[in-house]
Amino acid sequence: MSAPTIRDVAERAGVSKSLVSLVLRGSEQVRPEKRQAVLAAVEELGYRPNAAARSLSERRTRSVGVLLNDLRNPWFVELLDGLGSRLHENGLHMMLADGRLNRHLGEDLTRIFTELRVDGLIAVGTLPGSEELLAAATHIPTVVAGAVEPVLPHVDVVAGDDSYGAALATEHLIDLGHRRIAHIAGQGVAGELRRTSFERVMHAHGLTDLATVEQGDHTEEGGYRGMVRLLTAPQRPTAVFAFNDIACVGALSAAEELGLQVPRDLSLVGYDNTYLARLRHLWLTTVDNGSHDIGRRAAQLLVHRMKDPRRAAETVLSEPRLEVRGTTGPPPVTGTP
Amino acid sequence: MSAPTIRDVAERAGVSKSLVSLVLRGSEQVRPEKRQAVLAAVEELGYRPNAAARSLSERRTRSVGVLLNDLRNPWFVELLDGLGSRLHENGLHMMLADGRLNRHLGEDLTRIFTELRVDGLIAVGTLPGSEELLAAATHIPTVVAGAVEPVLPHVDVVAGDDSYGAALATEHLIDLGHRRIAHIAGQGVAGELRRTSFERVMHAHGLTDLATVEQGDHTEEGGYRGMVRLLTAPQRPTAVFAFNDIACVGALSAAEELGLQVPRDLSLVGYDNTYLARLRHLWLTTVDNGSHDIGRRAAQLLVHRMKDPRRAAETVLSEPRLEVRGTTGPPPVTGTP
DNA sequence: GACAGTTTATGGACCGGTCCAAAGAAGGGC
DNA sequence: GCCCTTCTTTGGACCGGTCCATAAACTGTC
Repeated sequence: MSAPTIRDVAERAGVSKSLVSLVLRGSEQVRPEKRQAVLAAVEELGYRPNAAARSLSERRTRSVGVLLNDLRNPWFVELLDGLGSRLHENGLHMMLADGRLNRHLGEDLTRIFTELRVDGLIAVGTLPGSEELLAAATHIPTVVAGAVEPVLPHVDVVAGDDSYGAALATEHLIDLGHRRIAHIAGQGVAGELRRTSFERVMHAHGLTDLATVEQGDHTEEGGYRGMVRLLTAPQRPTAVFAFNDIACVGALSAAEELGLQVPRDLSLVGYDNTYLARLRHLWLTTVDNGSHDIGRRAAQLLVHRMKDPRRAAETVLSEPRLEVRGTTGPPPVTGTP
Repeated sequence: MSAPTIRDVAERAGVSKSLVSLVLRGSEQVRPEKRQAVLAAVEELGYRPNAAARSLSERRTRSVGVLLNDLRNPWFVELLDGLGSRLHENGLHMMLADGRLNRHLGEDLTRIFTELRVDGLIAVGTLPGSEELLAAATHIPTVVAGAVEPVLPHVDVVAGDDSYGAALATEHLIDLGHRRIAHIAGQGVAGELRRTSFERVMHAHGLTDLATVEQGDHTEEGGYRGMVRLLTAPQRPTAVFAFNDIACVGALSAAEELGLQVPRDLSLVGYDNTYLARLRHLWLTTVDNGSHDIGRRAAQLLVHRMKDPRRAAETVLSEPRLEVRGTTGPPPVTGTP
């Protein structure tokens, strides 16, 4: 009644279990007729190897744990796509664990992965409470993808080049003729990098005095509120660069609620090129940081690190690209002082 | 150098490995001082049980496989949330596999789960090519969540009540005074159910002749095109009920591009109450089918079925709720014939 | 036909846990 | 002090694979 084992297959094929094991692992050292017999027996019995037994014996699981923050963020999903395909090319499986989905359950994801004995770990985005992750990273090959935060001795990092991306966005606005430009900032290291880069570019163009920064967060609400503050201030900006697409959508709503038309009265740039930005009805100009590519590179780095765990940590920055859509245009003629 | 095993712990604590096993599984039959000794040894060595060894021996994995179509769809993620929390309460882990992320890799997810020997299977949404799933469902306790499609002898189904939800949407529009109402239909059984229900309600109000159905799909593009066709036809509807939120956003774009203002000139209703619908800038009136709840119930059914695999299959329909937001209102006065 | 060399097949130890029958220790009654 | 019962603890078989040293079966040579 219970699932057939390799011994059942062996008996059926009239060979030893070792031979079955050889065949199943694709050895060339097996006489063709025996191979056929084994494969036939496998087929007849509907045999499926037991992954637990295999990994116990092989002392590896051929799977990597992926820790992430929030599956609701489409950006992560895009990254997962690239990650998964490259891992698969290397015969590895991906086990997902969403911190946000599980955190409130008091489940410790890193611990689960430790017990599962994953062969590698990928941390996607900034993970809160990562002491456990740090501990795990000393035993398990680990790569951080999409965040620059925790830099450990043997942990590689792949991320978008936030400074460059923010510069792209800011320069796009300046090129269009905007001078009074605001930034709705995000949190964490990425938020910091983008904000700093925005300020640097503004400064380089002699626009320091016309640059404003509003603190927001990664949510629509944050973008909305930031925008309301910007637009109710005495000197309105003619363009706003938001930390990410979601915040940008919030900003867009605020602008329209206050009677401004985008991009006629106000230009907006988002970040991430999520599918939100691609919705016709939003059609945000945004910065594409190549999440798919980041995912693939992260997988590649992990594969390298699994082969040689002591290699020096590498930091790879993926080059972002500006995606111009419908929310940016020249400043209103009357708007320039 | 390699991870400590239960025998290392036993040696350190000066007891047998069996005793360690007892302590670790929380047995009451252990004298307190021995328990302390074991726990101390565990702590000192940083011992973590090996999940593979445990499941090999216990002949179960305490994990369930979750098959889904597309993580990009926020609806699924919401459902996962409910699913995960209830599974966790029952000491089960969730292993995610996204069909869309993996399908093109030629990886057979059901097969992976079979090799992993998951204790249960949850299929979320309509899965293409499910012969493998059907085969697995005969061995492994299985529940289908969020789709009514594959009804097998021992497979439970939890889904939103699409007929009821579509009726809610349609009646809402009728109550507002609309008469000429269109539906942008989706594919699959859910699409069918919503369309039929729309037609039934229209018929019940004597509006059969004023009901139009445009075939769309689950994408923004589909909604957009459907809407363009509707609005370029001789008799424009004053209200449109779209298969889901994404299609609704597409429809919204089309309407505005053609110069109609929503909801002044045209009312729109979506379906799913995804976070898209909640974006201030879209603020769609939509039908909430309680995905979180569906997830929880699916988990509950699975737990029951795992205890008693031969119980009769159950079908649970979750009751949807209308969420009125900004895209519906009374028909334009001049619009009524 | 015996021998060496090569290819192919096998038995058994091992991975790290759980489980169970049985041994050992402690407590109670007479 | 001895026997019986109950509570703790233990050794060893087992889960289902992999791996390796060794055995068996061929091949070819002289």
